[in-house]
Amino acid sequence: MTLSTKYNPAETESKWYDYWIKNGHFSSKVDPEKEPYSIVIPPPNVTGVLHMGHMLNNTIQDILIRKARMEGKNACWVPGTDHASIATEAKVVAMLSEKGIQKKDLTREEFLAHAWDWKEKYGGIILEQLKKLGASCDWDRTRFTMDTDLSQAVENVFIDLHSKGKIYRGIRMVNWDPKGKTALSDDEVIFKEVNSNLFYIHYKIEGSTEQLTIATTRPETIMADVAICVHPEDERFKNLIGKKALIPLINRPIPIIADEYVDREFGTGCLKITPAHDINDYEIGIRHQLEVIDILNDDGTLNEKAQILVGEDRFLARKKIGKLLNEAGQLAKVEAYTSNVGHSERTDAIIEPRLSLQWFLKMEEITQPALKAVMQDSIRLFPPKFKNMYRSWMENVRDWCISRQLWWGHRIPAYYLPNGKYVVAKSMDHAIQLAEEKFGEIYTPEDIKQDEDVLDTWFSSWLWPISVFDPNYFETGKANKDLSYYYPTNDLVTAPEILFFWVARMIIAGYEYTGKPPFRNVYLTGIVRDKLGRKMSKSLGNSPDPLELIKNFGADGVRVGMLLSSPAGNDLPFDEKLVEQGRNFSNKIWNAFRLTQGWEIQEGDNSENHTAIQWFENRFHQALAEIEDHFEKFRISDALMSTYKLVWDDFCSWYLEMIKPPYQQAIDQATYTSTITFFEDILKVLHPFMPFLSEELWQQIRERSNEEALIVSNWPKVSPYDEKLVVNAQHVFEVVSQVRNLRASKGLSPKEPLTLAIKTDNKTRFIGFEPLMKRLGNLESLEFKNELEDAASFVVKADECFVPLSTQVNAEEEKAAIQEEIKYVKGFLQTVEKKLGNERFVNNAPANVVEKEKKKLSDAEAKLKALEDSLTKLN
RNA sequence: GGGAAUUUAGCUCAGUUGGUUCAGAGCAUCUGCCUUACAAGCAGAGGGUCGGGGGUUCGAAUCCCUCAAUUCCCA
Repeated sequence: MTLSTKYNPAETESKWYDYWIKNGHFSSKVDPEKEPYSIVIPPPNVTGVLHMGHMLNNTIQDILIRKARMEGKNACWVPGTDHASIATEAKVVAMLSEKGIQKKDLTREEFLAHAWDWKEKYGGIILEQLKKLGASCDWDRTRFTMDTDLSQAVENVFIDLHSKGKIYRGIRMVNWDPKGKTALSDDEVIFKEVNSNLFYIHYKIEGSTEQLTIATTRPETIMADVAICVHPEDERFKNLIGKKALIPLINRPIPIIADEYVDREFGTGCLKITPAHDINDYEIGIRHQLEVIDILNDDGTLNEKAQILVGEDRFLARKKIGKLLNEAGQLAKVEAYTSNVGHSERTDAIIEPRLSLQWFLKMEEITQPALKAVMQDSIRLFPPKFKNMYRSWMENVRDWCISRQLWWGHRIPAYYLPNGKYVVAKSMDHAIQLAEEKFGEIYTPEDIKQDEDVLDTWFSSWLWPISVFDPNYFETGKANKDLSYYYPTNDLVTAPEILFFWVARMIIAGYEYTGKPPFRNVYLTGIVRDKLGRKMSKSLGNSPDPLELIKNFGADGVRVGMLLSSPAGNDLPFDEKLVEQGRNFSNKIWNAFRLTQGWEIQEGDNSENHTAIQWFENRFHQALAEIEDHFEKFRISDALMSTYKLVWDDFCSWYLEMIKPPYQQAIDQATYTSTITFFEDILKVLHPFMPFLSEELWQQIRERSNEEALIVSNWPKVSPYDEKLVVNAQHVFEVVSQVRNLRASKGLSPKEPLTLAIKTDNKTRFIGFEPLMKRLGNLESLEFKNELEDAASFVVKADECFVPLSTQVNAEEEKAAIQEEIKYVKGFLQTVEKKLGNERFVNNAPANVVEKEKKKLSDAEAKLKALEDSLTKLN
């Protein structure tokens, strides 16, 4: 068999993915004999295509699920997609309008038919792309938030919470998007600095020649004014309180009131009160029992209550009213002003605060268990720094506006009756029945109108960890087999941006409906950014195409690259260099494998290799313990780095070089067997990170049955390791490195054999390593001596090493180098001596710390002596 | 305006309750090598007074105060 010098991922990847699918390795069924391990995917939007954030997020999930699978757990990763109400509806509207179809010309049913077509066509793209990444989801379990049974779950929850009195309908100030014609939650509003104007407007005082001046950025709303407000202690205006001012242009009288809310320093100290169009004014209005005059239509144009400029858009009206005021002599001045203005996250329209009838969920009580769960670590956040943020949000939570003025989504199951009342019911029939029970009236479906609005998307995804397993649970109240087995799920991997939108709400729903958390651990990934630190986004066009990356660097390479620089919760500044490094790592492993496959095997057991074999076995377990520890703490990139170094440095650079037979010589059977065993262990540890390459090599080592596939093999168990052996090897490697260094600094060829003599008082640490050292350092002889030699020298710990050179040693240079090192050691000794000479240190510091300092002292003294000996020898 | 996080080598980050040889890793850089597994590689080297200042302590990257910069959340 000949293998290419480069690993070619393209063919292996589809081959093994198909193989895993075909043999059902991703699928999970309830098995009480096995410990379950489950993850639910954060369902990507049906509108989206795979981006770098998904790559990172799903790579991590796949790593966790593959490791759990190998650990013998019943690993279940449930995939699915989210209907993304606002985003999808916007997409479909745009798509239709390109075809010349306007949403307003369609019936609800017609529009939804288009939306479903669109979803069928594009909704599964991301999931297909995830397969290229190697995601080992149980695809048979794929769910969509608008599947019939999942939709029923949402309805049931709405009905249930309504009956518990937690859902109510009320007039509230909402963030209105006049372009999308929908209410937005606070979290969907983005504040941006905007250049605007501050208009100073004179209001006449009724029955007087006096006037007052207010300052406002929104002169077009003066027709909705219901009062002028001043600070109660503001001497300038005390005399005006109780009088009436006349709104310019329309001359409607409004009272002048006093409220401490007014900032005397800002503007003129007089504030116009417009409760329908400003949240603060609205609250003042409630305090002073003022009426509410709403002069805006839902598309942002002025209505007839404005009396003037009716039908004009709010921004056009602003310009025009400035002119009108000026002509009327009531515009004092206009100043440039920058203010923070809310914009719709989706349509970028400027948000209009608006009074509106909306559905709300009361949050105060329902959030309590969810707050406690995270504070008491029943649910752990990684990294824990997010606990603070979580707490402050949960403690200051406001009622959740759950209705959206859209069609794509779960329609609110509220039915309005001709008598002005409503019932909440599962269906029209049920609504008619309820209406009869409640009001004694008989209605037909023509009399009754279902609420036109749909529910906030998060109102369905908050049920996700429950509904993917048992959507009927909200109907029956009894968990089916899947739910009782897989729930609570183990880990959730998601972005911190949706900690509140989604994670917190899942926790709320989890406790409300099951009394249990939806998951045990939440791993928060960073945001993938470009080199300039900008968030990767389609509009900026700064995101590489993930599929293109996979094509160029291999899925394994991309997975490794993504992870190399992504500690939990920290942003990941993406650089193609990282993916390149991942690809190089794949290639390194591939070539290590080529080496072992090129060997001819001969019966026997070369005892010279025993120490190398023993060392690697121990080193492997030391590294494995480290790796497990990292996984335990969700330090996935550290776990990868430990694996990387184990493979590249320890296995390839040291172990393979130690046991590698000289060119065209055979390897002994015993060494070969051990080496292949090590290779298999390494492939196991690599598998979660690099599933394709590892399975490929695993299967090349020998034929395996389906049950023997790497994906379902046993994760290695940590066993105790001989620390002394590992430390001795480190010492030996240091000596070898110094010999190589000497060669490099003296310009000697690696091919030229050298001799090495070591003066040591701990010869035992070298036992077994001599032949290996000869090979690694290209030494023709290695001796242990007590006397000094006339040779180039170096000191490792307290061991003095001599390498006689054919060329003349430059005594002056050598001396200078040694003196430099002596200076360094002396300096170090001083600090240690000072420490030990300090009575307070010796008395106060723990005994083991003092011991360590003493050890440092003796080690440094020994080294100093060795160095001084070398120096004397040179003199 | 309120709150939080971050600031360690050129870059990206570790550094667990202050104490294991006067700070670690990967990448990048520099030097020498196409040495029959790998130039997507091998061998070696250099690089930081831990954002500034002050304090607590026998001892501070680590704790406290203060200033600065960056980022995020909330208003």
